[in-house]
Amino acid sequence: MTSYSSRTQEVHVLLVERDTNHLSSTMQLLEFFSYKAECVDHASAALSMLSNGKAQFEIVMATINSPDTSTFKLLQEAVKMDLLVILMYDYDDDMMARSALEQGAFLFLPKPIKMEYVKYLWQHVWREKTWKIKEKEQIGEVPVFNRMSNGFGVEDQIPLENIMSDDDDVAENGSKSRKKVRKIWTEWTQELHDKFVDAIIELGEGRCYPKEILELMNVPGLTRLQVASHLQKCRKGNWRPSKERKRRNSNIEASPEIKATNTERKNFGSMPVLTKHFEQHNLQTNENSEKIQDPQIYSPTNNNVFDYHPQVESQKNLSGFTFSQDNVEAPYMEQDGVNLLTVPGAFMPNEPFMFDFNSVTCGDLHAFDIDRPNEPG
DNA sequence: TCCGAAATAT
DNA sequence: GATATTTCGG
Repeated sequence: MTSYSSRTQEVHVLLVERDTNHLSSTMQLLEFFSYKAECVDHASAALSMLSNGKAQFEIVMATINSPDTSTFKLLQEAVKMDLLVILMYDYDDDMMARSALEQGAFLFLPKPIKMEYVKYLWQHVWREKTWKIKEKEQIGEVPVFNRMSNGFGVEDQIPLENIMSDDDDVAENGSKSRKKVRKIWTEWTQELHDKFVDAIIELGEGRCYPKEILELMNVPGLTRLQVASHLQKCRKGNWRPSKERKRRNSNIEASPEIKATNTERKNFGSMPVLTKHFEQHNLQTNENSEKIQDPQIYSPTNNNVFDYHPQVESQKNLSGFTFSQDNVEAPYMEQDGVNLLTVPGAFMPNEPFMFDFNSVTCGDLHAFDIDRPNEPG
């Protein structure tokens, strides 16, 4: 008969359950296996417990209550804190399951919770802990799925090619053998790049350091080295989003100015030059274009002020920022020769591009969540 | 320790 | 040959 206490007594579980029956049975299970467990009856209570930091937890187990959406908020926060999150449900829901897992839940389990699950939970905590230590030992990189959330119910498979297998024999012969942690080829998608842009804009010229950018981006699994590398590329002005990559002409030499500034001094913390990138399709213009009058204004990020026309369908088409040596540094939009999106004080680019509001974010806030004046309706 | 440029790998 | 990773000097 094995005693579990030696393995579980350092594992702290936060249980969120308001069904008293399930609460008590689960608590009994947890205590039987010697976990340190605490319980609250609402996700919001759990959130404040996590945020006040008085108690440390490794595992969060929460029941999804249909009217209570804060369970998912709890999930997000807990995942950020690297906690193991188990969501429990009364009624199965495929979409919800996918969403939960997509957002980083470890398990999505039916109630009542089974002993077999509780029994071995400590192993997952242990694994995470030891891996973290390993990562710190070597300046190693992270075994995490570094994909971005595509939102509710969207299955974006992680391309197998992205997981580069390597000869990672765990030659544990005491010597400092070069045991490699599996590496992941991180693709800088437009979405990831957008976060990067938000971060550097927030930091500003002279303060763009990889470490700080990484923190602001808040992307699990992304490493400082990767950010540094991307920053390097963007400063040189030859990064393009994947759609644009295969095009010839996309590999442009850095301008003399950029080269000069790069060699003169180190330019620590310098901010890459922002410019637009073009969306080839949807650019055909027709002649019977009309001027749009009295543009509405709202401000999605920082100091930028955008003119927005909800009635203009083409505003739902995309671009984003990219970097190049062009002296263009602002988001802007044009339709039929009329500027719709402008940033005061910015250089005006000389070519039109389309813009997707779905891609505009303001921290965690989605552009479409921002109240806009005079929305038709 | 962190940054940035350059070399290297896929 | 483009892009991500690793190395290396400061």
